Amino acid sequence: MELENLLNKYFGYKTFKTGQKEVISSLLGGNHTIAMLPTGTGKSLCYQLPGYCLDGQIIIISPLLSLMQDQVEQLMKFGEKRVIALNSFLDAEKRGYVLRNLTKYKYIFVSPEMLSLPIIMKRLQALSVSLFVVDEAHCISQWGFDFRPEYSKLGEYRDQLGNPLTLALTATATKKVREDIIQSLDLQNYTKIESTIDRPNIAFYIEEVPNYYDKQSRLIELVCQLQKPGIIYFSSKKIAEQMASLLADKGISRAMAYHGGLDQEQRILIQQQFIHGQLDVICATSAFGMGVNKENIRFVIHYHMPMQMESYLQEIGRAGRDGEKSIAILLYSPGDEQLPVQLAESELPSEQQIDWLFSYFPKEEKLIDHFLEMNQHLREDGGFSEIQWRIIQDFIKKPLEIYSLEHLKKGLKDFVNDRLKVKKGSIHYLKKWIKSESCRRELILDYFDEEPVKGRNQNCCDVCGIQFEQYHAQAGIQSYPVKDETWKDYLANILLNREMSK
DNA sequence: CGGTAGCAAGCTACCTTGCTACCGGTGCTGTAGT
Repeated sequence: MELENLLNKYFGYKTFKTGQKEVISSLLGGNHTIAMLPTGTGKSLCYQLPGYCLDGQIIIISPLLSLMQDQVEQLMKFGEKRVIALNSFLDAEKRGYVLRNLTKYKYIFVSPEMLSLPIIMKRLQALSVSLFVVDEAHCISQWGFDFRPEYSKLGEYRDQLGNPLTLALTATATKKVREDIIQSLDLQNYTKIESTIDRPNIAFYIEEVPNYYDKQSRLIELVCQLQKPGIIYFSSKKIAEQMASLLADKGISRAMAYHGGLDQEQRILIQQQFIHGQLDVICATSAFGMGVNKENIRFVIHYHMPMQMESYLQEIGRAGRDGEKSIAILLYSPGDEQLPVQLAESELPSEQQIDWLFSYFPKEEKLIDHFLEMNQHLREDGGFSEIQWRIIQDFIKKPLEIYSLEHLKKGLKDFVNDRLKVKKGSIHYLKKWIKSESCRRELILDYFDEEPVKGRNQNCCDVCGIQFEQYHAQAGIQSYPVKDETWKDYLANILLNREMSK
């Protein structure tokens, strides 16, 4: 049957969106495929449709539980009942049932962590997996080295499943990210399908403000002026909260904070309210965004700079999905890069911590494997965070060719230093981009190994020139009345306090 | 790095100033025993 007919039959669409057909054809031709498609172009269809052509199960690796639930619901909506999200939301009874009846399902969603559990893997190995999908595959590169190490083991898991046909999906992939994906998944041959990452309707605007106070007042000013809805990204939960209540209390906008510290219920509620237009502004940390499909976001402001260009691009890419004019604003004040550096450093164990820990290590090789598990108190005593501890545990489990304690210690330190170097490098690159005096868009395209676009659009970036007023809310269109006087009073207060504190 | 909470001293009678220590983002998970 023609692919278009299948599309119509199962999903009710007449035509494919850009890239979808290429990806599906590539897979049906038996090729491992890495697809870089812009957000909002229906990436999920790329594995949903092949389900109707391939025998056997489709396993989809998904980074977030909420994302899995969404996708399960989406498939159900299309009338597909053979769908399951195999995760910790299932209680013991249900999980038992699901595991005993896995063959009844066609689409199985799992987290990388789930795959690492032998019981789960054993059950999955009994299936005949026809397609292994890694959704949001840039997570391999972004998280696999430290934050979520199971992401770097997907190749192993894939091997245990008999190296099935594989699809990696992402919206953002530099050459480096692509290499990490290929290496981690251990793909020998593969087809690459890419489309440009450029989003011509999003203008770039970087503004340098002299200090903290000016940044705060400038942000308030911007939120007042700009056409909403919009997202403001922060690198601190507390500041996001503070700013959200400030904006809401002063009647500037209907704003809420969103971050990983909130419980699941609240997060879902806030996200839904924003999507349905009951909120104008989300003050968020990097926790917000994956799986948020809102068409009409008009601005994304960065109050703090992100840790890497890939994250930045993903975050601003949530604006203007409807193709309408949107703006990405980054507020920079001198020294801002210190916060991400600090975050990067605190994630990894320090040299001192490593030295301290190794002084407790047994000298005998065969004792080392379970040493850390047996001595959990060392984690607390040495002040290791959960992530630091896991990085160490993970490193120690790696087989070394020649064993010696010194060897292991040096290896670990080298690993940590390498990671830190990479992370600092990314932060440095972003700073360079902020400080640069060439076209913002051109530099980003260059970073992603793309040719610069010909024929610059009218509103490109602050360097090329931009008509800022075009992004202002127009009278009458504003979804929520802005009390002009209130914020001016507030601004005056901030400035007054500042004068007094001098 | 740069902000801030918390405390103690300083100055004057209830508030200001100064120091220090600490914090800052992303998420998944079988499992123990009463």
